[in-house]
Amino acid sequence: MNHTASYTFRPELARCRECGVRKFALFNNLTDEDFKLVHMPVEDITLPKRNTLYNAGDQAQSIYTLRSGLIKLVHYLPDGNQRVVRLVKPGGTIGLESLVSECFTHHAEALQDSKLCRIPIAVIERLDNESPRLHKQVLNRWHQAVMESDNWLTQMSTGTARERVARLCLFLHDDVTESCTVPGREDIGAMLGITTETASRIIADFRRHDLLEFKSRNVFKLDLVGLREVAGMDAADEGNYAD
Amino acid sequence: MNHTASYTFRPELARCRECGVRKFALFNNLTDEDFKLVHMPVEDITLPKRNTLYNAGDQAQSIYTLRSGLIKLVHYLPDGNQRVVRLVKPGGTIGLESLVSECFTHHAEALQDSKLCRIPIAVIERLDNESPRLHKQVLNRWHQAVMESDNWLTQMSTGTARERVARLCLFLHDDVTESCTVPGREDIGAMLGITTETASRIIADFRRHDLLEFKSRNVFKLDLVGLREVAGMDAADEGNYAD
DNA sequence: CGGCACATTGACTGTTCTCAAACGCGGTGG
DNA sequence: CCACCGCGTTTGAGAACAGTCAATGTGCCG
Repeated sequence: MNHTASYTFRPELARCRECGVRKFALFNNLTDEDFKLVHMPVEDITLPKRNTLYNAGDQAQSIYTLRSGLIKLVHYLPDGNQRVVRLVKPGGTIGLESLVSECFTHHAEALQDSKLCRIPIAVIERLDNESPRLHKQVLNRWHQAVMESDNWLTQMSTGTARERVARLCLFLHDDVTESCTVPGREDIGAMLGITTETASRIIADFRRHDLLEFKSRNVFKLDLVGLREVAGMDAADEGNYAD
Repeated sequence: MNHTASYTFRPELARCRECGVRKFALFNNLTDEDFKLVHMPVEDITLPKRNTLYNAGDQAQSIYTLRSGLIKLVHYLPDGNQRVVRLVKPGGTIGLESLVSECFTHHAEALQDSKLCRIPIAVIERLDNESPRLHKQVLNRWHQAVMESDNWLTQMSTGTARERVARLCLFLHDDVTESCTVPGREDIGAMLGITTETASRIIADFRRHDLLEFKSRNVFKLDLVGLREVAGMDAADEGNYAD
């Protein structure tokens, strides 16, 4: 594994307390008492774009919380092609299977420069037993993983290629920067179950129709209303975009 | 909900111990001691084909173990169409979300006459706290749900319609009876993300190529080797068979 | 500047969808 | 018992869509 680029050990309580994504993350609702049970280091990981967090089959001994960036979880097909099974956004939990399995079931790789916390499973198991709050959170995270898989299926593998690309753009849209950074065409293909050429053509077409406005390489400003319409999520009855 | 067709209460220990699917099911590895903690009835449910177990949004207060039959979990799309998100086979667990959520996230419906056990969440929560075996099983079941979702995506929503139908037939194949009971074409479409006409055409075509041998309405004997080849599961030559 | 990786475009082929019509089976009523 | 109906399935023809192969374009880096 090649994510040992940089890491530091840290006093858990203070650093977790001030973590920006804490309120969305696994340690969400832990009390200071809970943190006192953490007697192993939670490690900071920096994972540059295109680097692998783990491979399918790797020994699974940690759970990861994504603090920034974007991670793809991949299944390899018998023909050697890959299929992206779901994306994890900041606040998401990666590698829950460590709790029940010897090894990881996906290949996990950064689509953007990412920062994560690696939490040894011993920490989780301890807290799982002694903190009902974490225990609940763990179940919650599993639930979230299933829901996200299901949504990924209905959003990214259903309907025409056009609809799928539109949904992916909306999925990747960052409300803060009001822009959308799309992955390489190869990755888009693996996410949507289409070819790179089709992905490319549709994006070019969206640009011609001003649904995407070029800002810089692979970064676009979205016409949210227009794209929602293409995606078949009719703007009319969704009604939470205006202000 | 319309599955109150027939049910009986029962002495948990004895009946679970002798249950045919027990070794694949949630209560898999419970000891007699564990069963003594079960102070609420586990209910037997008979759910005839096409009947609904629960709807998305229904209050979630039980978990179900499927003892026989076949259940589809469905997401409704904004356009009113449905998409089958995964199938549950005997031994599988349905409605785990009850543990963490107020209401169900899927629509669950029988594709074949089915029998289930309904386990109140209070039972699970009690055991989850007091039996490390069940606790582990619950996590295992979540893991299984995620893996099955991921497999569903890569198997049933990837590749050509032909490949998908072949994979579905193999998925539904019953090794004991050496046959395969396929659902209506509508359901096949909702599972594979294709139209009913395409599903119908491909099945007709498989029959012409002796990949499916008609036994009775919607029941076929499979040419396992041939279908595996069509499904792209054999590393061998990506089958173009002329006739 | 050339080379490389990736993205775009074009022309063509093959697949899947759409709309519409015919078929076949099981059930009902004459 | 047979005629008829309803419903899901099958089939057909044409259009829309996506995949393939190949060429070209573009930006980045040494």
